Amino acid sequence: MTPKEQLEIIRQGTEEIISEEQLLLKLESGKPLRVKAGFDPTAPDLHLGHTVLIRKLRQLQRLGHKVFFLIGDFTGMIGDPSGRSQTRPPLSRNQVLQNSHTYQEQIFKLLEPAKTEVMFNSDWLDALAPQDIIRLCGHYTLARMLERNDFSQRLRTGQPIGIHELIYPLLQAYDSIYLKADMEIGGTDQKFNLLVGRELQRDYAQPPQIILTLPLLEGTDGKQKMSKSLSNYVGITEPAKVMFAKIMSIPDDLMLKYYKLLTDISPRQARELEGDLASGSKHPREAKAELARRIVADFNGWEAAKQAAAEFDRIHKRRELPKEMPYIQLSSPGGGISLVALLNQTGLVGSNSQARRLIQQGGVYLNQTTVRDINIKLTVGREYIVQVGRRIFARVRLNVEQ
RNA sequence: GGAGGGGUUCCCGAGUGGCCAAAGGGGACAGGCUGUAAACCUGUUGGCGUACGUCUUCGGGGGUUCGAAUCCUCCCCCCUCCA
Repeated sequence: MTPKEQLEIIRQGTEEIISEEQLLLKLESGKPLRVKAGFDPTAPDLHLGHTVLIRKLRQLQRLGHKVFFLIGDFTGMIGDPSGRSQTRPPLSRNQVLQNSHTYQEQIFKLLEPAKTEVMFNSDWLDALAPQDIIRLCGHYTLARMLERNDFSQRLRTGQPIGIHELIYPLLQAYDSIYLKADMEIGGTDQKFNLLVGRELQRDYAQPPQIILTLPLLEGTDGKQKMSKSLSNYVGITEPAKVMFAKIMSIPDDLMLKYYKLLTDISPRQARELEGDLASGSKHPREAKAELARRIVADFNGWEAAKQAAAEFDRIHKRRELPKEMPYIQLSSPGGGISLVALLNQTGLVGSNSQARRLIQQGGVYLNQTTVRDINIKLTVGREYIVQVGRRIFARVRLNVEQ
């Protein structure tokens, strides 16, 4: 593959590359690039938002480059100052190792272990003496540091900025120097830090790293950045069925972005799809189902993806019962039990009141028929199919209480 | 060290003695419409009781009062300004 062709592939889905000319030169040298990406030592629960970056790493890996998966266990003590995050308590060595294991389990669903080097920046940052750190700080100025958006903003609005926070970008830059990185990848919010790396490398007589930024991925709500705390995320360890359903629930407008960032379709295919959707020759639902299948298959294989798709159609399109549903046994006095009590006791619903409300709203189905009567009683010795809303199902067996 | 502002139900936020289980918004859930998409419309959103009702809830403790989220008091926590 020619360097130009490689560049074409690398460019897909990126927000910005600084600079493409330099990247091309590096590619033309024929040497594998040393590609670095840093990750927080906490939060080892990865979701699709993280995989945008990981997929880009995989792509580079497949092009023959060397990937450094850097766990920022030292810098994690500071916490990246972007946003309001505060200084975090340092994690124990054990915790860090444990988190890294969880990371590896997850990233190696995508990356090739043999071509990936997992590193911890405490390995070299711990060894820095105070004078080393001061020397490092001497390579940068306060004025330049305050150019960073969130710093200047916090300064202007009278919000505190810890001195240690100013050191964060410098340490991240030092990582690049230590690893002799040819390229560093991050989200758009990382741009400033990545650029500092470039400048410090120059000061340390190294060729500056190429910066590649990737757009942030919106979550299933289509509005905010995907994150666990906003519960709009799709976790990569979630069951295929859940993953599929979540992807189906994204707004249509987001589909193309997901295609570009989370699948391997070529720019040409993406353009075609866009055209087909616009002209109406491709039904959006079909396109989205295809997207969901592809993504699910990435983590669970094609067979699981196909099943998840079939299950989804069964429940949502044809409104049939799922193939498998939890089987619950419940004991009650011989006289039977009210549906309200059953819903509560089986845990299908949080409280009696909630059960009552749901029934009143027509959200509870018994043996596939909507229940309207709040007082309905169920007789002992039978089995019922209970459905709450569109997605909670259970087969409940009612036994006589001894 | 000094001055001031604040902690309310999942979140934001109104409420300054009874009409408050507590406005409004967000989110969530259910129903409608659909392609379970989004958007939109309707409803719900503390527990127990079918309901009139009742119990617990407004940072924590104590108190005033027939009655407190609202008043007093002590304590804890957060924020801003000055030094």
